Amino acid sequence: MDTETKAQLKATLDGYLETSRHRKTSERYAILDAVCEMTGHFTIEDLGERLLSRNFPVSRATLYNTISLFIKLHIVIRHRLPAGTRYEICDMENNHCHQICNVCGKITEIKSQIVIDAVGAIKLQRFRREGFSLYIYGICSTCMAKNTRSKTLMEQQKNK
Amino acid sequence: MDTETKAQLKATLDGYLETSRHRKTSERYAILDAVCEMTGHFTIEDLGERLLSRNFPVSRATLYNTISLFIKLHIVIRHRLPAGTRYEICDMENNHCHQICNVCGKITEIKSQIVIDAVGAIKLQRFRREGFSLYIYGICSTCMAKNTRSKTLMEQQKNK
DNA sequence: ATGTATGCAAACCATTTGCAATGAC
DNA sequence: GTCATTGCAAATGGTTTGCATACAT
Repeated sequence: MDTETKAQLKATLDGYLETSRHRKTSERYAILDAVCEMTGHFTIEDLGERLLSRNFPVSRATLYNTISLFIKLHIVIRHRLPAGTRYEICDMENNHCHQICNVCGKITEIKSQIVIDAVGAIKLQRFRREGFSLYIYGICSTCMAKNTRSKTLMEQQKNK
Repeated sequence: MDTETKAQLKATLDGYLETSRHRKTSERYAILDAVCEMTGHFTIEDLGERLLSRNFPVSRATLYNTISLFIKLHIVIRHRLPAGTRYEICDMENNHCHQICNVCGKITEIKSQIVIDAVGAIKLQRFRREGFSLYIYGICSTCMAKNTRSKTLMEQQKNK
């Protein structure tokens, strides 16, 4: 992530903590740093491990509290996927398109201005939008080639 | 649900159980009936209660097993929403658009041909689509009116 | 008769909570 | 000094599992 974006996120956090009179703890800033280092989707565990490797261990309770705060501040977004909960840094528009394989669970991020425009064109009655998530489900080529008797993601997870 | 759709779903289940040589248990058909009676989103608990009220109690283990089977057969779809896991009968196209309030969690189903077309227009490399889910997040008018200091959904859940 | 499906209770795992100790203000 | 925040360990809640029993074939 570029320095400017990082500075913006830090400013968002600073601003919130100041105006809401909450405390500027080292944990909150360390977690923000770690979040900025993550690329793509990550779990709470990933985040904890990253912090540990930077010699700044943080308890799970604090990780959950802080990530919830970041969600409120639109610093990160939460995805509840078939494979479990994943977090991701919010991009500017807050719009996320994903392609998900029902067999192996592989997730590919998609950029589509057509969809962004189409969703923007939907008329919503008395509703202030804050963003959207699109998940396209199907089967990726790798799994299509491998599995003649295709196992579902569900069954795979069961067997692991 | 109309009788014809119901018969189709039953035929899907019959066909699968016969060809895969699995058993046609009364539980599986009772659960299918109950699923057909549900309108909109429902939880596993909703389903269990519905069956109980019809004097056909089914264990949670069987409910989970059977709903997983139904997902595999595309009889139902699973949504993992901020408020928890919800199930829904699969419609023909398997495409689902939802508007979700970040404050109260209220979910409104949306029909949008524009979005269906737009998602259909996305070029995916080597990927066989099976359907999509779209979630538009924001704040509904009721919550906008109520909350000047708007509580997040997260905080509300915490406080209950 | 065979072995799959069910029910029960225990196990599991991610997330949340209660409470004492810490530390930002 | 005050009270929000943290860490820890226990609790929670939804989902899964192991195993003995029931039952569809």
